[in-house]
Amino acid sequence: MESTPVTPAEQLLTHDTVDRCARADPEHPRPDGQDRYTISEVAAHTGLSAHTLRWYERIGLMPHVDRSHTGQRRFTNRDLDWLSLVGKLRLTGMPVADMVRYADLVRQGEHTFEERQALLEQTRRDVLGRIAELQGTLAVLNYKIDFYAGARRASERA
Amino acid sequence: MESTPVTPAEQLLTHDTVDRCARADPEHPRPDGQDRYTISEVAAHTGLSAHTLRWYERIGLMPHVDRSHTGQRRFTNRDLDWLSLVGKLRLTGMPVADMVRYADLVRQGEHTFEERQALLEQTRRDVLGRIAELQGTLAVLNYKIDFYAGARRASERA
DNA sequence: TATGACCTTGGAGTGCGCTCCAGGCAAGCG
DNA sequence: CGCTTGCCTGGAGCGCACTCCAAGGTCATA
Repeated sequence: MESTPVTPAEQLLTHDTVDRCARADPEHPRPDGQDRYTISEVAAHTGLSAHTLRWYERIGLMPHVDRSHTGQRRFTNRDLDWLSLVGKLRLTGMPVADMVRYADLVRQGEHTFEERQALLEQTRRDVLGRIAELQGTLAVLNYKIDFYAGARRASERA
Repeated sequence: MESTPVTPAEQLLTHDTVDRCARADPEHPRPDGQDRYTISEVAAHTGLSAHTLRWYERIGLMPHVDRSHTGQRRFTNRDLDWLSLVGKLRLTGMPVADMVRYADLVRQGEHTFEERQALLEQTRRDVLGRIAELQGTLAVLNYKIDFYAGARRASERA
């Protein structure tokens, strides 16, 4: 991960500081400047369907995406960074409505830092709770798997 | 019906060995023998709605529940045990269809131990993967929360 | 015995997160 | 030029896991 001093790549992310963290593992297909991806390229890169990418834009989960002269979407490296963050938030189980809220806050600028932080802190609490839940289920799964394994070994010996 | 040695409480669970693990933390409202709960008692105890309990039965996720002479459901401690297991499996994120499959295997008897074990082992793999995913998201959340906290401290100093 | 809370059923409705469709435009190729 | 491929849009449809409704029967208390 990164500390406060920023790498040259990160400094290009002028849209909002919020985008930076996605640069933890950038690995963009093309260098900044030649970064104009079609929707199917982005779909392949992110694993999301083109449908889903269009839908994300419709519901306000993507900042409005550049268009070619004929109106086709052209995604940038920054869009990829944003989608990477969205992917992480999606993995947390955060509802799409909350991600949209977060996107709104980002659009509104730096005076929303506090609310953004609160939103992410709530999400972190949710994640920690979910991990604890899952670890509780592991205890049961382990117990029952052991039971079945033991019962099957016993019946083979019989 | 059972093979391996069990505690007295566990010996009452004649329906299937699979119910045992739920007895890890029994704490039933009433002792066995006086265990005839109405649907709303079970709803209060489990946190599931009465609607959901009826629906579970309809789709085959509950063994058929006892009825009073007038046709009202009367749940037993064993039903509570089963619901406790179902609750754990639900927390794992296992799809309801898979839980129904597991319930079918339980109904079919001991010759399905192998498949039950395989189902639970797959579930355990899923859970471990999910925990890893969530821990990955924690790294991002921590990074961004720290960023916002730092930015706000900096602006307060300014 | 009357009132009101609780229970029954089959089936319809809801909210979420996509997923797909129809109809049409635009670019590349033989 | 025609064909294929890829993209566009608004809106409909889907799968999941509930959630609720209507219409009626039952139970406990006064």
